[in-house]
Amino acid sequence: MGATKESIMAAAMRLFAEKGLKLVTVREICKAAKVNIALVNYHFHNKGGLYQACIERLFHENTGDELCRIDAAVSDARSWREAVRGWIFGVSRALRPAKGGTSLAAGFFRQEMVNPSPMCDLVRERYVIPVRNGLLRLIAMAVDDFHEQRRWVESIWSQLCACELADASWHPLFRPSDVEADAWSDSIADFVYRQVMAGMKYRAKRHGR
Amino acid sequence: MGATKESIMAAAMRLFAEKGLKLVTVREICKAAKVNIALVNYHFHNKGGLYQACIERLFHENTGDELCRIDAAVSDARSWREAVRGWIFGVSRALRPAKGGTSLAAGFFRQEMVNPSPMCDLVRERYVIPVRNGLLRLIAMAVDDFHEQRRWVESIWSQLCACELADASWHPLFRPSDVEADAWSDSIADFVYRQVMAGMKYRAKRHGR
DNA sequence: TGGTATATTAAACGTGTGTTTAAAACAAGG
DNA sequence: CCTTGTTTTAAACACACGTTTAATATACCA
Repeated sequence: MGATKESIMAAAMRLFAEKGLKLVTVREICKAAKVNIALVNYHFHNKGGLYQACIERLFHENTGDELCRIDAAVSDARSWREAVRGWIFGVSRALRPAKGGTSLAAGFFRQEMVNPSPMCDLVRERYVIPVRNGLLRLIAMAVDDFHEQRRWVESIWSQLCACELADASWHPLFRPSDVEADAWSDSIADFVYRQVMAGMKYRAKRHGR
Repeated sequence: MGATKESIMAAAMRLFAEKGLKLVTVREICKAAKVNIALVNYHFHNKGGLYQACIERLFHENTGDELCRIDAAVSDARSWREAVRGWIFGVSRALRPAKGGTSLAAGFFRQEMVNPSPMCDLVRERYVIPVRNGLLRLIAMAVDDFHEQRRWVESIWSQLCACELADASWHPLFRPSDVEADAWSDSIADFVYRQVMAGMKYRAKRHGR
């Protein structure tokens, strides 16, 4: 892919993840990419096309890998407990910022949650629903009642997403100042895992794979 | 308050809660309020002034009451368990839409969480932090370790907020279609309550009032 | 009733938006 | 070298934004 096209996408990914489709301007993107304003329309047809390209890259290249890694962790697990733990930590890590920065996937997801764009359905169908269904299948091995299954999925999901789905200015409120962000996310994930195990009372049978 | 000023605020509250400060236009508000465009600036100085007026009304008139009701439920509780239950259901109900519509408080909160406005600090200090501190005090009665307290607060808070903080288009994913929204929220709140009780192993002593 | 402050109106202002245009710069092959 | 196709540029387009203006309508009291 051309160098300018690439630098436009890089700038756009960062800005869209931070502010969402509508609150980012084409001029802002081009300024960050050090590129002429007309090039967005030349390379991506229009602003929406650039956003769509960002979403697709995010899933096919980045988040797709994360998704597979979660599936792998669940499949390779030698017990139900290990599978649940794999799912929880997989999702938690996928939502986390890479290194002192901010997570692109979490940023897009956050914006689509609150102010959905035309791409929102694609995010739901191709990313959110498959990941959540993976957990639902696991929970269904230990819980019979369907509503109870749904409650567990909601419980786990919401606890893992909550902090990462808020703007950075909220983080001081959500996590202690004397703990590294990464360590805190791990401790949350572990907390959720123990919560599930306590709630289930280890009633699930070991399941082969 | 004048009739037109009132109708402007009513329309603005609804729209701001739905789309946030920046994505709502003055023309849009005035059209919904059936009022001339210039009147927003006449009555509220500018768009930001109108937004501020909405935030202040939301807290002083609506949410202030909800806040007091939560405090009352906690204070009147005859046991720690009852206090925790009162807090959980109080917050859950405060975030819920009134009647087939959408919750104004949850809408503003959602928008401020993802795309903070200049009013965000006020929302945090005057509403979010006091409510959360109420829970933190309760948890501290049963848990010694400070980080463990924080994890519990996060756990409870995130589960109660999660569904209400997403755009309506996400709701079908988050709650079963064969259950009333209100009943589902109640069952979530009860689920969270039982989760806390199981996790605490009822170790908290009864606390007088 | 007349006068004054308040409330409302239509129209315009300046600015920023996404997008288009037509010309220029560039790359590569015959 | 010239030609052909692609990429980049500066400038402008039409439109929507928040806000202002100056004129008009309304309310209220002396």
